[in-house]
Amino acid sequence: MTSKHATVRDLRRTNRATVLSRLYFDGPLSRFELSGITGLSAATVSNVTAELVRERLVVEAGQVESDGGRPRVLLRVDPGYAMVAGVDIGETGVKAELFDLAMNRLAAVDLPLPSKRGNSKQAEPAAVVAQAAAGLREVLAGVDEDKVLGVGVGVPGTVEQEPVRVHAQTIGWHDVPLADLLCEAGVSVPVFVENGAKTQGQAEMWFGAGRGARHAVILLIGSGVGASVITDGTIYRGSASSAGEWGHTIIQYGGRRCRCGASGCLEAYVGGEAIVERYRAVRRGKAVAGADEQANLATLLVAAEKSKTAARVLDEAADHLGAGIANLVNLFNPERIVLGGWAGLAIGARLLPRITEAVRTQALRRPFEQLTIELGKLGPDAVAVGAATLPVAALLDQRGTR
Amino acid sequence: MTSKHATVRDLRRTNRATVLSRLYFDGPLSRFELSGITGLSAATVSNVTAELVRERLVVEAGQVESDGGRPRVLLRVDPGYAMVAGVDIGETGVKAELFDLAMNRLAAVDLPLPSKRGNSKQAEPAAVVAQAAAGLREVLAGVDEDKVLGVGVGVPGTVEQEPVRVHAQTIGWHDVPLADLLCEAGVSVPVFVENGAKTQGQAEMWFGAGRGARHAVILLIGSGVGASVITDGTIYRGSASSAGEWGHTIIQYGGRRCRCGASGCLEAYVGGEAIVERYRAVRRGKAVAGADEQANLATLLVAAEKSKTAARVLDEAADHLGAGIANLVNLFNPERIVLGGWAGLAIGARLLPRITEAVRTQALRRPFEQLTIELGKLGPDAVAVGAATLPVAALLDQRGTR
DNA sequence: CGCCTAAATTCAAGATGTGAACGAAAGGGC
DNA sequence: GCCCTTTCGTTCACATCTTGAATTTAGGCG
Repeated sequence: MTSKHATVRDLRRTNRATVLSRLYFDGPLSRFELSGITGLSAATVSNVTAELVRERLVVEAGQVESDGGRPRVLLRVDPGYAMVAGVDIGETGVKAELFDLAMNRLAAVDLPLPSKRGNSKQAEPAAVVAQAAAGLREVLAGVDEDKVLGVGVGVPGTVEQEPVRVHAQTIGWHDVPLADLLCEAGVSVPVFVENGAKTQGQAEMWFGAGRGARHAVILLIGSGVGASVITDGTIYRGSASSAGEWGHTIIQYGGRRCRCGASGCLEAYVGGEAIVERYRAVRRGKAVAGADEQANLATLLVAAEKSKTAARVLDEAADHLGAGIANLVNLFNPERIVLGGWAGLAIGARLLPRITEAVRTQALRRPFEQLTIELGKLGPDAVAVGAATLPVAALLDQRGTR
Repeated sequence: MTSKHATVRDLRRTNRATVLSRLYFDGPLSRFELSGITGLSAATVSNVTAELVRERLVVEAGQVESDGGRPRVLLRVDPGYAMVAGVDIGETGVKAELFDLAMNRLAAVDLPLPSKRGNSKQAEPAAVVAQAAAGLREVLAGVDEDKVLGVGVGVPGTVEQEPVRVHAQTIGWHDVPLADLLCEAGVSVPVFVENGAKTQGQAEMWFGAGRGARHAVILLIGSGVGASVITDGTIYRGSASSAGEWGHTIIQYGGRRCRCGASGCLEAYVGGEAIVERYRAVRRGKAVAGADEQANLATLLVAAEKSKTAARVLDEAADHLGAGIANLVNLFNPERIVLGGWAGLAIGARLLPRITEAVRTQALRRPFEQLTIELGKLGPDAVAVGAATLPVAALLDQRGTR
């Protein structure tokens, strides 16, 4: 309803949440600094922090002398207060990781998915759920469940919330109640599910190349292509959480067929799978036979040093990517664009200047000037890290609402 | 800074603002109904409305008997409390209108701009400012200025706020301090400036085809192409207010040259000017000589009844428009898309089914199913109406902050 | 005229943020 | 060693706000 505040108690919740968030993101801070940053009076900060300390969520962390006067006592969120798990469901495998509140990795496990290449559907929900539950059991082995805030899951498809329903047109998932399925498979901590591009985006925003930006777009270029749009600090979801499907925007009307059914989608030009495919087609089968796309793309990148054909394929991909990014620039006017995903990172490492130049020529001048384009800092684990931030996010803005 | 509430006084402001907004948008309401809608207690509603009535912003508006008990007294914002002006700066003319608070049109005037077709720049800022000021003088003649809340101006370019700077790549405006210029030209009421597509969008959201939607995109297809993206009820501006430049997104990589300098922009395929141009090219000069684009497009639409060539040009435009809309659907996942602008309304009246079908085949299935596509309800005056809503919007959320 | 119902207002209670006063913890000068 | 200064943190009286309950108001109906 009028979700905003009405009662004087909501005020307290809001203030608790902002203090807690500030402490979480801006590291150890003294009460004095908190007062300046949050705009709250010193009295209120004292009040709120006392509560948080009493609940053991926040702990003292040393002192800082302040020329002459009483030293400031630093406060920070206790990393050991709780743990969170993150699961990255990819098209070929499942990754499960365990973190403390400060996102230090405590455990990790990688499980393959049965590849039924013969079968049209790549991964049955049941098989995926089984592997995810197995992975979680492994990283949570010997851990007190009361200490686990929850588990976040990043999936390659759009996720509707309340109730959680996963749709992934490209791998044949429709209306999959993933959270419920995981519960039934024995996962007994709270489950949060979100699109993988969005979890990766949150990870880069919180800890990676997106830090400090209020408007940004984090790109996920793997086999497929996705994006996470951050508007004024929060992930944009649209009316049914499926916003940000950048990979299936059309940049070449009537162009190459895409696995989504339409023609000329960006994904058909710049997705890792598409690029490798393209190289294969251009060379008429004379190359890259292996099944591992990541290895194939690496081979292609090396080949481009000498082969003009290979270089041309990559340049073409970079130019099309530039067009796709230019569209984002014109539509969203972000201050930063971050290139992530295994294919994005691989291509970007070598071709970022060309990509940037392609954006410059195809975007409007003004918004381009207000933009920086960077590579992701968290590598391919970002999806799992971001998934694990979901329970943390819930903690940060619910603290007090419970 | 932490713009959100901190003190218990801000709470009052917020509640005043929500009550006032509710009264403004949802017409006459009783205190009892207000209590239900806003979630506030009856006591608070009584309190807040008493204040608003005392300030003459809200007045009683009749009664409604409620089976048996004390009848409810209806309250509404007093349309006569103040007036607002709206100016629509187009590429060929300036429109100025005066409204009361309920957006009843009290006066209107249309002034042409000196067309320097020979000159490369279409409209010097100075000439535009002079005409706008003249128009305002005319509609404000004999009006008590204290009663005028302010004037909103819709311009065909992006508008950076604080300080106001207008950039319009297509008509050669760079860094134009329009608000200041209007002040210097003798406009003595508060001036608000915003992109025309955005003001049109706000008008359709408040009073037209967008009512009730929280996520929507309002398209403005005139000579050029623009859009206003509404995310969760508010216009999306991006980091420097230039978000929503949909017309210059690329849908045909390497395609037709656009006046913005890039190739394959949507505007080069579906803008009113582009369509007429296209028809002229296809017929090799055999047609449409007049200078008035609107008349030319009308002619084309009639010709399409019989001429296959004309029909083909229009169908092609509709299909490309479908691709452009599909991109919006995939990126923003809106619940509604509204087609506006003189060209959009003209084409849509005849081709909406074809456009919708084109969207269906090119967008992802799920977000398409959650979408409706409609024509704008306010006609070509929407830009001016929306401009006039800017001071009203300021009133609605500042009431109490002042 | 009195009774009944429902809306609107009043009132006391509970919760919160704030500024000012107060207390605490250092360093520096003598 | 003592006192002063500086700066951070806490306490407390106060003003403001929302709320639920009690009370008042305004009509309909018998």
